[in-house]
Amino acid sequence: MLQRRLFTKTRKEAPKDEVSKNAELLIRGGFIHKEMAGVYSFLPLGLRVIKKIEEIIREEMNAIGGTEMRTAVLQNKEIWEKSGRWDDAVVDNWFKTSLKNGGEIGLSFTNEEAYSNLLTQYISSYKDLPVYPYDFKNIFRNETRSKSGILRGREFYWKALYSFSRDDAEHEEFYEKAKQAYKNIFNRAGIGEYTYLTRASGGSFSEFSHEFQTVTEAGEDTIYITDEEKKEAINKEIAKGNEGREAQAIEVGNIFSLGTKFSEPFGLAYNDADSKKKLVVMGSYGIGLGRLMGTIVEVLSDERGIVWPREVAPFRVHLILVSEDKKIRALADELYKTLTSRGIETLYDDRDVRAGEKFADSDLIGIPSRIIVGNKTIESKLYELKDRESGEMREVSLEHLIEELKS
RNA sequence: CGGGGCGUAGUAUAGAGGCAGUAUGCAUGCUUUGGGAGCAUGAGGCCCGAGUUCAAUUCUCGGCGCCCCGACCA
Repeated sequence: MLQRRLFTKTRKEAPKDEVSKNAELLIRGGFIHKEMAGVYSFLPLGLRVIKKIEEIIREEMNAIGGTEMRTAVLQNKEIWEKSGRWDDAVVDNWFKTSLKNGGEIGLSFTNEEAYSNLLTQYISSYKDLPVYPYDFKNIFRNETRSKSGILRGREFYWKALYSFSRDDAEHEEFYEKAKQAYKNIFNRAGIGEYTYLTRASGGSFSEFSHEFQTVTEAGEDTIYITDEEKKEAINKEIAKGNEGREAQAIEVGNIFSLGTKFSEPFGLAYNDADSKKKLVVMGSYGIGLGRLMGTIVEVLSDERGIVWPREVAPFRVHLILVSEDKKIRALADELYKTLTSRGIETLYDDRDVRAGEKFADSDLIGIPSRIIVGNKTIESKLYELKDRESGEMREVSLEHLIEELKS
């Protein structure tokens, strides 16, 4: 993509109303735009990152049997009354509104009710189970205090998967698979080494749950790391002895066993092989994509800007032209065509601005690799390839360049 | 929801009861061109309402908005 097609611009100054590193860098780099407290729009660069994250999650969910669909955002209050979660005294962060011709509706803040209700139409036999539907969608929570940039918003994009199993044993088996899938996701997103499987409270759902906590000073939660090797921890809220290293962390994902808490009120049951009626055993598995994106920025950026891991970077390579010479521009244009035709996602900075500005912008935006085409390129016939993370610079031939960027 | 802070140009900031300044960004011209260049010219601004006052962007009150700490976080 040509850089000017992005239409966004980088900024030197941090916005005054953002203190968190994630929002500061993402706004300066042109990834997000703040609409109001806790609500952000995703600009072309930011949306590309979200889509990369989404694709990683989709692949991992499909790998464990997940089936993607999408539940509605506007929710009928009747189904929430069934589970007892419509009342403001029970859930205080609902966004509710009313229909023109009467009747209240709510904006979805989670999906348990929607899925439990919907599946009563399709689940009737043990042969119909287990199933693992999931969706990506925007969720609304009327937070009394949104904070920390995109880490805790009022509107956010998330993935929620629900498991519907025949019994506890079948549920446990899937639960373990989901744990591993989550580990894969955070590894691929580049924050695996900082992310701990953390035992936590189950809230109103169950006694315990598991959170995936990424260690960073920006974290809201306090955890005790109980096993550095296995990447395990316990949340302070349920810790008793307080053994282990204390750390601040961001909850990037969580998984819950729900038991029959929802299948019971919705009558989500099936006829087993013995012709007896049994309740479906459920689990829920969530990840906030914006929060994950913000966490990556918090953990991996440096003093010059963002450092995106390859799998979530908006582009694979940033091609930078640093000459006004027509021959050199033609060379860069040609290289851009070659790269894109080989399927290498390239952001091409052909703007008529000085080299220093392009380099600074490139550091801020944080694309993993950079190719610089200038006078030296014509002389040496080699392309300068620079790694954003290490700063290492090498001169390589066209074949090596493509080979490397393909990997 | 309790406490604290803050609203001045696209962005970041200074300022005073009486012509609102600087930087950056933007436009134009010239000079520059491998790490956010230089000079010149130009466009662009005091959150909203009420009160006090001859005069309010400035003081007072109310509203709205934003940030931080805490509470909450299915």
